[in-house]
Amino acid sequence: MIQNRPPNPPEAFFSFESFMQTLNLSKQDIYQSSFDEKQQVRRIRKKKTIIKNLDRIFGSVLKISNKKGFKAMSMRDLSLESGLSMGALYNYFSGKDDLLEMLQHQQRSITGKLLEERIAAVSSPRDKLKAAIYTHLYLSEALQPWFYFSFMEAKNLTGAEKEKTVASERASEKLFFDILADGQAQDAFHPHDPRLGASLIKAMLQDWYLKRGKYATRSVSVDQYADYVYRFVETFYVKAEG
Amino acid sequence: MIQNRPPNPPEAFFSFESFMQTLNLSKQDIYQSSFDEKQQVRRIRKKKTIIKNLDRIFGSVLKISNKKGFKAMSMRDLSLESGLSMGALYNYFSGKDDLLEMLQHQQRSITGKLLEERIAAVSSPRDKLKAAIYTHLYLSEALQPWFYFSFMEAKNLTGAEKEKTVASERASEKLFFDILADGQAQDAFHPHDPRLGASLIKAMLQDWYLKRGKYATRSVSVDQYADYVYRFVETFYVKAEG
DNA sequence: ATTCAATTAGAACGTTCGTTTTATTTTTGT
DNA sequence: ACAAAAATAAAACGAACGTTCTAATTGAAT
Repeated sequence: MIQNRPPNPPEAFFSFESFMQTLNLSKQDIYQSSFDEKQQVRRIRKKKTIIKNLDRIFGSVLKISNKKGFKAMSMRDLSLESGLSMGALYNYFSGKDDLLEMLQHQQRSITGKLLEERIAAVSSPRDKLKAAIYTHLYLSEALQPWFYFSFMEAKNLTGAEKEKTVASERASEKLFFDILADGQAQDAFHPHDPRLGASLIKAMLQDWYLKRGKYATRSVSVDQYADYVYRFVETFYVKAEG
Repeated sequence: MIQNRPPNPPEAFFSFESFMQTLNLSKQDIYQSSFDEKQQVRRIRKKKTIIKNLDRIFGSVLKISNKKGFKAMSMRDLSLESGLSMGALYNYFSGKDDLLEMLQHQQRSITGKLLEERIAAVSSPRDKLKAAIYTHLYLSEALQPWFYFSFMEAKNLTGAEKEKTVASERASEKLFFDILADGQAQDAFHPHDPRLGASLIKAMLQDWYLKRGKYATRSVSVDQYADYVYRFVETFYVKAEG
């Protein structure tokens, strides 16, 4: 009987289906919180109405912007796609710039929270590496339009919001850096430069949401992709057990 | 004396500096050819003037667009940055859409030509893989603003031009696919799926020009990056010699 | 049935945009 | 120095944009 081993990561870590079952809840919470923070506008009082319409608005913005760009999307486009009148739309944001910031903020909140939670749940460098890769891919699969939008429209941000995006990007790269560096410190990983390693891993994860259509055409599932990426990374970094 | 071995790749293949020395010539040729094709407009007769001003225009477009996006760049912005009046500008392209297409066409021509040339110059799968990785990185380093622009503004294209971009993207991925597949057929590479392999390699190469600023901040040279990527890929695919 | 919450269609505003045009001036090659 | 080539500054055009506003209408909860 195997007894004094650290517990294996739970099943949900390495299957997109079970990952999704543990996720669903938190989406609405964040919608609402992001709106509560802006009590300046707040012409809408019912929570249910807020969530329903924010969902319609965000969905429409992502659909239009990810086709032809946020700058090329007019408010008239958005009104048509969302089915809301111009007057109604401006009850939920103060302007086009505000809309952009809300979407970026949304994506940062959800991603940052979930990623750190799930990596903290495992202990060995190897498990952390695997959990980080899988979780990142699952997140970007579940929220692909958000991820794509955030990347492509980041250049339209200004000032404080731009800095937040850069900081968030750095933080998620540091997460991989720390895993690689810890693994080397524990003699579990080969001594390749962890700085460049973290960059390359992120580059491969990024491709999943930037080229989502390509992988869909080829019928590559997120689990297949995750498995391939992890084995690729493992071969280079993780020392053979024994 | 080693005699019956295939020749090693020339020095210029694996040093950015020597790569640049063999490159310089062809840039002006393509500028001019891209303008000759549009004999509809052709209010400018002197080749020297054409090349000089196209260079100014393209440089200015890339500078502005890569900061705030092509859609956000106004023709008045372009006039100011390039130092050319509105009237002068419209002697070199028929409109803003045309300008976008010229830049995309430019990048495709240079890249496609050079990449195929240099890979055909070596023979073994291992050498081809290395040559493809290095050449792609060197090209995207030399033409970073072009590469970045092409990727970020591809969604603004329509119809035939959009298809050309997709086709070019597919062709350059197939190039890596063929190298991996050939390597496996010759029993020189491990039997990992070459389709996904080609995608991941391209993802890592793409990061170099999409995040150019990050690597500059960290003082990572293109040669360091190329070396790291190649060793990463080599570990996973290339069988040990012997 | 009444009240408050929320949405509607559409006009209207000031701005900015891409593009064209003008008459004049500068640059270039010989 | 002369003639052709090219660039100039500035105005003007209609179209599209983000945003605001109005008066009338719908929806939902008590």
